[in-house]
Amino acid sequence: RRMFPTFQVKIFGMDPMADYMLLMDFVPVDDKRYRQSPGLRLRVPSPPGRYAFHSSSWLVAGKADPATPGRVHYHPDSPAKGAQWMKQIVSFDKLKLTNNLLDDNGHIILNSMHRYQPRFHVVYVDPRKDSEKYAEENFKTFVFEETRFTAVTAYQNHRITQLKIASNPFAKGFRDCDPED
Amino acid sequence: RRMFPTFQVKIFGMDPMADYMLLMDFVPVDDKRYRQSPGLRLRVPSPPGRYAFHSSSWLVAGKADPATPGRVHYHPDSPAKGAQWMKQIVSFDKLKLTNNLLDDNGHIILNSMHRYQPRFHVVYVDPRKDSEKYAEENFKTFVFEETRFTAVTAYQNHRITQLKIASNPFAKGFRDCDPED
DNA sequence: CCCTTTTCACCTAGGTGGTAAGAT
DNA sequence: ATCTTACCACCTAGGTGAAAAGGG
Repeated sequence: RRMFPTFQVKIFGMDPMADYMLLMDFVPVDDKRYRQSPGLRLRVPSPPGRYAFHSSSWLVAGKADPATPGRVHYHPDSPAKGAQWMKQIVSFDKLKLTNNLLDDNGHIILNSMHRYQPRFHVVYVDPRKDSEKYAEENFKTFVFEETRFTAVTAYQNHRITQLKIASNPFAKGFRDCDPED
Repeated sequence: RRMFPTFQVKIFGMDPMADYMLLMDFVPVDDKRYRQSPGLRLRVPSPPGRYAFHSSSWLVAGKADPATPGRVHYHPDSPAKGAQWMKQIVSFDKLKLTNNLLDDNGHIILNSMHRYQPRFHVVYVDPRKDSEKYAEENFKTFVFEETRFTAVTAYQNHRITQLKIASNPFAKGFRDCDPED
């Protein structure tokens, strides 16, 4: 599924006439696997056997599962001129996440119940013939720690669910109050 | 609205490594305005005052209206390498037509009840600094006379309506028979 | 018990011709 | 009488969380 909220950046300082590729990838924050904290779960009235999913914190459940294929997502407008990228906010809203190791849609593969750090990369398309030699200097990575998250197959916290219902237009069918709240 | 059926071309003979822009425009076939032929109209049972729109031929109704702004539609993948364009059929399915002279969506403006000839243009993106000098030779136009049509605001021929209902996926709601027919 | 998968109603977004009302 | 406009139900295409079913 799509990552939501969407990763968005405002870019400054590019050469307006040069070509750039913009891409994202995801690296593990640690080598741990997480699980719900049953003791802190906020139970809601529900039929027996129904899953409550209202825990409010994470517990370490052991060592991380084997790493997933380290895929990369190119912004679909790549390559484009610096002027184009800087003109407005760049939005990675087409980026999709999956836990399916056999995925062949080119989606980013993550382990559920693991923590990830999104990374944003800018690659300058070097017009020189021997551009491979300059790969290192033509490449810049940006990390925003506030974008870290735990991958899940089902929401573990009711406030996250409510936040997404309130802010994602496609979830409008589940709203029962003003999205401004 | 979109032009349907869509103008599609298969391209051969480009330089696979060179950049090209692909575009379309529309030129009047003649300087005439057309109208329905009441004598040949195939009336269907309908309440009095309801419009029948089943004429089977066109009559000249006089001289053409003033020409519309001669807009151009660039294929949204432009510019792209020759290899990319030749890889598969190029489809102009995003091209939209309007009769609104004040249109500011960049759509192609046509006069209703006038005949038009779609044209397809290929522009080689010349990497030389003085490329303007070679504009003439870097430009090639293709005309397929079988794609001529009369612009309308409402269909004038029931067989056209049926053909579109049968072949356009978005008109599936009006189908009452097999689209294969 | 805890997590994952599948299916579903309900949305967004936008492309159809039908139809009634409007314009000339 | 002829053509145009505005609106509509009905599609395509695909993104939501809920809920039920499945798995270890």
